[in-house]
Amino acid sequence: MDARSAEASFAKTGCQLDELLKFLAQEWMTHIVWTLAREDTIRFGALRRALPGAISARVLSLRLKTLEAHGLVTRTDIGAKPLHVEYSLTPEGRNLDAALRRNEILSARFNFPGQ
Amino acid sequence: MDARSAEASFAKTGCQLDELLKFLAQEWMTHIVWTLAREDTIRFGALRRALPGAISARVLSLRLKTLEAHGLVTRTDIGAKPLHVEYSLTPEGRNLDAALRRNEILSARFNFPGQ
DNA sequence: CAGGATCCGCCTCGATACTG
DNA sequence: CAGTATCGAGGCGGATCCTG
Repeated sequence: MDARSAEASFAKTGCQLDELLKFLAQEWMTHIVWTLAREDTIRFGALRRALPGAISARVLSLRLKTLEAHGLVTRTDIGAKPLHVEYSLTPEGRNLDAALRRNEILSARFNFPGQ
Repeated sequence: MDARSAEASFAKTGCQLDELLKFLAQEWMTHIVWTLAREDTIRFGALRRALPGAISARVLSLRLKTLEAHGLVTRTDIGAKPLHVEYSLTPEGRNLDAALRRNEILSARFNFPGQ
């Protein structure tokens, strides 16, 4: 691989990392992943209550939808009356969770000060 | 370390990671770090022109200030008439750059789809 | 119960104009 | 040159109301 293609490759992966960062930095995103990782499967309402603080149903729904679109979460419709939907992490989602846990070291490495 | 303190510790570092993510996901932030990493030292205007696309002076100034506040960037005032200020990464800043490069693997690991 | 629709305030960013 | 001040637009998240 010559210098030019290496440069191009770096720029590309750099942008991907940037997208990934913006994706993960969305409000509640990491917490949703972490909470899903603690259960095999969980219902919408239970997930909502399990999250620390108060997330609106609207945002939780949005996040789950994008997580699903990215192949990180599986949505299973169990049945209506009453509605019953289960969410769980895909293997990819579990990889993400594992990576997030590994990267906790990252913040320690920099001694990233919280403000 | 027992289970309870491990749990507490995880919650804490979890939040730190969250803060770090939101910090890095700010518009232009990673690009500024990457660009600074390519130079030993660089002036405000040159840095601005070196960034891909168009960043406003206002935002660049804001980012550099928070980077400095976090100990990742050093600002050196060379002198007035004409104004001359140099920016460079601190050792911590270089660690961050290195970690970002390493973590590019992260996006590959998940095959994170852009959109 | 699991959301969708709507409204609305907040924050952020870009553009513009100005300064030492 | 290296910013700061101000203004306006857009996006995002919360709250509320509504439904199958």
